[in-house]
Amino acid sequence: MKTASVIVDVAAMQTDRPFDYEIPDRWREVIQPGMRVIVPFGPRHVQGFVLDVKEETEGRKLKPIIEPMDIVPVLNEELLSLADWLTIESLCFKISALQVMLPAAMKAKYSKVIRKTGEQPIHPEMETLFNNREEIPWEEAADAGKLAHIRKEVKNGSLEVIYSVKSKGRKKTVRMVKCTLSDTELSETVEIMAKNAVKQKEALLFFSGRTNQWLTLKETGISSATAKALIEKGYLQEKQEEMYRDPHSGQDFESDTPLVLTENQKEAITPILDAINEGTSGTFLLHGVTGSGKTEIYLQSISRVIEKGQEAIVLVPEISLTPQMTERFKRRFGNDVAVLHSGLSIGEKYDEWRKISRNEVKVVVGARSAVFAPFQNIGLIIIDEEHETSYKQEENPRYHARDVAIQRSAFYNCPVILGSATPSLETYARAKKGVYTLLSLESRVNDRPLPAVDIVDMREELREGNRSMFSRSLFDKLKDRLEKGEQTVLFLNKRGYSSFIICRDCGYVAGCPNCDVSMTYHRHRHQLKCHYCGYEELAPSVCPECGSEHIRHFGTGTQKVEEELLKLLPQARIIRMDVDTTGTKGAHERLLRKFADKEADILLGTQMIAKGLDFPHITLVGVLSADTMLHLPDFRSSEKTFQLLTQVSGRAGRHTLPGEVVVQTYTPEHYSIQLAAEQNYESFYQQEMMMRKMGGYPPFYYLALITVSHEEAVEAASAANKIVTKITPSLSPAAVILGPVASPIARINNRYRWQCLIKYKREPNLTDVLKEVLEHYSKKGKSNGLMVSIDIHPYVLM
DNA sequence: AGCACGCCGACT
DNA sequence: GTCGGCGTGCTC
Repeated sequence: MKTASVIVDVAAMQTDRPFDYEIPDRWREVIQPGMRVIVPFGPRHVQGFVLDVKEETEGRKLKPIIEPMDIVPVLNEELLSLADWLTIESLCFKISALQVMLPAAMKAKYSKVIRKTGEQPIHPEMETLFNNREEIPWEEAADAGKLAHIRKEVKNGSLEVIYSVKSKGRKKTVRMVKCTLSDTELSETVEIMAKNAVKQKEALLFFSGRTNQWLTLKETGISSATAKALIEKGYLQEKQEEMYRDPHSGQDFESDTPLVLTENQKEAITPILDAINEGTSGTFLLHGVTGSGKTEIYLQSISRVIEKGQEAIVLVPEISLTPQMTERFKRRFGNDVAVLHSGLSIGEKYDEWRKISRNEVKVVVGARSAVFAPFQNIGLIIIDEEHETSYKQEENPRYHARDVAIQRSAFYNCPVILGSATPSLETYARAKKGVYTLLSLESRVNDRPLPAVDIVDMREELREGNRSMFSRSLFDKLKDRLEKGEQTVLFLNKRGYSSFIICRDCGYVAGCPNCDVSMTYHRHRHQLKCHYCGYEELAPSVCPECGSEHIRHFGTGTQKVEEELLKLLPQARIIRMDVDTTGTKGAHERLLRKFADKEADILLGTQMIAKGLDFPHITLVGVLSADTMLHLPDFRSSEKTFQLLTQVSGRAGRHTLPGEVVVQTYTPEHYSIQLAAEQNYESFYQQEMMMRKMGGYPPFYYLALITVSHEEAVEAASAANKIVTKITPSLSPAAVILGPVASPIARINNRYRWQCLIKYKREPNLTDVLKEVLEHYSKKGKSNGLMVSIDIHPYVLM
């Protein structure tokens, strides 16, 4: 008997292992590892992934596979073994590792219906529920509160429950027709057709000269009613043809040709091309300031890979995955490029994924999950803006795209390029140690000077009586740009895009009733919303604590900046970009387009405007509050501040006009601000490494974060304590365990959270020990209401 | 995760 | 005496 071992789509500790199934004879030659199948699992049907196919000798009685969901495997051997690796590295369930590699369209959609068997009469009460139908959806019975009745009827055999499994997304098809007659037959047929069949005759005549050719119904211009009649008469044949949805329909990309590289670029690209040619794995850090021409190096490296008959993956942060950016790849590589980003519909992503899987494209440009692109012969993986934290997934499987890229490159013996102007400390340290190869692009293409940076001490401004959010320096420069007709970008370095609500009399802050966080205020609907649990309520107009009417939204949101700006400079045309103004699809693009077309003088926004903007008329960049994120309880806050300020400064003067940058701050002496102004990465690196060494943080130590949650604070705390006691003896004395302490966000969704942080250098046992912890608490904790989550190499410590 | 089974309290 | 609450254990 041929059998398959299958991972079922049930994410739980107890089901996190393969289950064996019989392969029915009709699928003997079809079912292969890497395919999705539908299998019976207990009383229901679920999706599963075939890991292995084998010939079984011992005569176990196994349930047979119900049917395959794919004709060809959706995961190749490399991806299957990558899933093994990911499962171990990130401590996730195998099923999560498999699912993350596929587009959402391929996730299973489950439904249940209750059907009459017809063998026995059913209870009159049931008849009313069925209301003359043969089957009804499960939900309908559940809503009617009849599940207990149903169960009884199922037992005595008068009803049955049918479980169905489908893929979420579907292939898009188009109806095609062809005329089966020869040209002579065609004209004869038209002769003998009824006089009143005008449309049908017209339709047939359309085919003269092109019979036996498949054409889409649309191309023929025939109505579906006419087509139906002709098909019935046997003159036409029809079929459904699979087609791709085209997110770029109607767009033409002018092709471009490789640029001539500068000496600097040539030096940097040579080792990469050598690695590609020789087929050796290895990680390169391409360190170059904005405007130093990293992208051209990517493009030419990819060209080499394509010439060699291999494929390339390019990862970019979601936020900079703009058409502006992807166009560059489309222009160079034309139809060989697939693009994967969150703006695509589920169906569009599915189509792009299939193009990759079928090798119809050579290059994929996409965000984090594109690192799993199902190519068969990868020649290069590029991660642009390597330092971006969005490469780390914050839900299971908690993977970092950089680690996955390096793992895949080892399989394919191909290089990885990490590109950044401000590499993460971890990466730069590895490059210095020689683990990665450091390639530096020292100069900007065309040797354009870096913009002059003016750091303004806002404490000084206040002392001298300027209480506005604009320093005199920034304000003067703003006015000057307005007069000259040049453009300005104002950057609000702040995470809370919307503000919170505070009472000016008693200091009450509107917090979420379920979580220990303040809720954010959404002006358009006058609502308060919790970003952790989704709770919403109407914003109060009087303080619920003291009854004061002086309760209002507070915090310098972009809206507030805009208001003040309009007061001071009423003639300024402002585009505001934040969550409120970019909510609708394509709004982001539209606003940027407007700014590019010089329909506005000032672009005001948050994080989202820091990347990829490249407009010739920007000559001033203002950072309103450079240090807001510096004071977050996060050991990476200096690094993030430095990266952001460096990034933002790079926006000014990228073209012929010289640029200026004004950075407003309350801590002008801080090294991350000073060194960002100088664009001095090397010194920042030295300084920050010292801080990390003192604090015992990466890259000197690795981190693992354990978070325990429970409805009762005491339970969470005691479990966290027990976990620490349990793991301490299993680790070497060099490991440091911090905590347990209450999490910085002590409660989410009415669950209290405690955490402990493990700092370690070399702990070969660690994942095993942590896995034991998870197993232990999944058994015992379930009845107890306890939840344990573990994040290896965390980026969010809250 | 579901889903069934099974064992105890509150009702006709 | 039954209905239905949710603790327990299993799913090839």
